Amino acid sequence: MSTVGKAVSLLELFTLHEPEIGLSDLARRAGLDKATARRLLTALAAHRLIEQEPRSRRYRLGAGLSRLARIRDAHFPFVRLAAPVIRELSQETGETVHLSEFSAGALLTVHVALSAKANRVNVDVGQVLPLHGTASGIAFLAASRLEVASAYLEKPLQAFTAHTMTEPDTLAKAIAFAAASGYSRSSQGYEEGVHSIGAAILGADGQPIGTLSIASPVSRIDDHLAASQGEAATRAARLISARLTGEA
Amino acid sequence: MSTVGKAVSLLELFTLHEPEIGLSDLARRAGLDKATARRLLTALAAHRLIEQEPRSRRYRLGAGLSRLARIRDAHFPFVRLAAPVIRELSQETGETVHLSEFSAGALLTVHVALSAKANRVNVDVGQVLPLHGTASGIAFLAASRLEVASAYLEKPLQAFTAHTMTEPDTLAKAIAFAAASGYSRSSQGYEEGVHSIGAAILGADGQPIGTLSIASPVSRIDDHLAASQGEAATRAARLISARLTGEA
DNA sequence: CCAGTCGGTTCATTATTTGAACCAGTGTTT
DNA sequence: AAACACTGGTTCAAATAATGAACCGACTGG
Repeated sequence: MSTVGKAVSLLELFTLHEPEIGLSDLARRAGLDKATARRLLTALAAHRLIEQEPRSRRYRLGAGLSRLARIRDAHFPFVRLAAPVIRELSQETGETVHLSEFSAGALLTVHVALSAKANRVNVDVGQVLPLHGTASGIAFLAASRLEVASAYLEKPLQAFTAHTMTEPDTLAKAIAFAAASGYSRSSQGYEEGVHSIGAAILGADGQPIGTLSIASPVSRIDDHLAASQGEAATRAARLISARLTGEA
Repeated sequence: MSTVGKAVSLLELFTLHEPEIGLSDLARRAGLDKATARRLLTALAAHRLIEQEPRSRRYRLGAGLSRLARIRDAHFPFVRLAAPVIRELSQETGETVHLSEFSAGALLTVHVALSAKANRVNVDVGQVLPLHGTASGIAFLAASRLEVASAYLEKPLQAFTAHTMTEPDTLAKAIAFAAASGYSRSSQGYEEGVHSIGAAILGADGQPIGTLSIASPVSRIDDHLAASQGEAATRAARLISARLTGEA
């Protein structure tokens, strides 16, 4: 891996649950030598992408990231515009709703509104979702240009659970359903016990840039509820698309 | 410079005003070879810190930055908690107010609320402010431990304008004033024609973590107004500090 | 007081980065 | 339509920067 890749993989070790990590730990988890990790960390710190807590000497993500994210967000206000809609959809359905952005061939979860219920699906910001196997991914493929979707179907499809659609034909049918109805459905395709309804969010050029998804415990879902969630998801996704393109 | 440093400096070329840049341009401005720049960009893109617009092939900041910034923000909600206070302070005073975070020996501007007036001071998010020469910096030094402040006074002080305080004694007096009154004052110390009032924001351990600053055209300021701005700045900074430590 | 951590440093070895020269494509200008 | 000046992207020998085992000193808990 490139040196830059290693440095970024250090950044990616920090999570919501573990926002500060010590040097030895970082090196171990990244599979790097301590000396290497430290050199990378100081390089990142020089640009404020990493900070070191002076007392504990542990490392954490730096203010430079906030700065860069703000520049990006000003130009591409995906999360900012979508967040209130996501929150409302979560309240309306009582389920966890998450927002994903297409990036480098997969969907990156960038925002989550958790259900208030005790039995809920938990999704972490930062999770990378495959295009097959999740309702979000299927909705994305259904909204993509045909050549993109069929190119994706060519490649072998990894199974995540016993329910993952790995047959191109099965997946093509799910995509066709999503294209026709506006929303996609996936039951336990990525994680056992999780049912989700997805809908694509379109950019100004009509191409999909991300998705939203309502994730529920399978036990709570029947066909009728799925259809009503699908309608709500479609409405929310359209609203976000419209706001992105300045139409609302 | 380290490879990582070069890669990050590519990220730093993107600004609010220029959120998308082509390869040749990036290479030129970063002082890198085109081949090198491209290799770094693809490494960054693999981790979603950079995205490439498929149509124009231009590069822009990637979704991974939003993700990392959100992790940082959840742990260290400086901007999130301070932003509403900053906005209100700007409305109350009618002037531009900016929020800076201490990082790597300087203050990094992370949030700005611009004045509504035509004749106003413009500050960009991302600007790096020295600790001497700006009201923010002086307020920060005044709130720091004595050894930190005096260590800073040892080093030579760069002049930015004819008004920059470069004499350790002069600066020490300004720091003493700030320590006594709760706010600092700097007239044209960093940029001609700009007057500013600064106040430090303290973390849970009582150490300063950042500052806020009211920036006005000098023409608009007299001693009486400066004092009233100072009081408002102090109040706002205290409120943010309290919210950060969970006291409000 | 020993063993096992930690963060941090050194420097000979090694592997990665570098950049001039090269495509191919596009839009301008002559 | 030809010459031109850009663009993004690629190649590979040469040069440079990254690497990691071994080492500190400091701290912690048994």
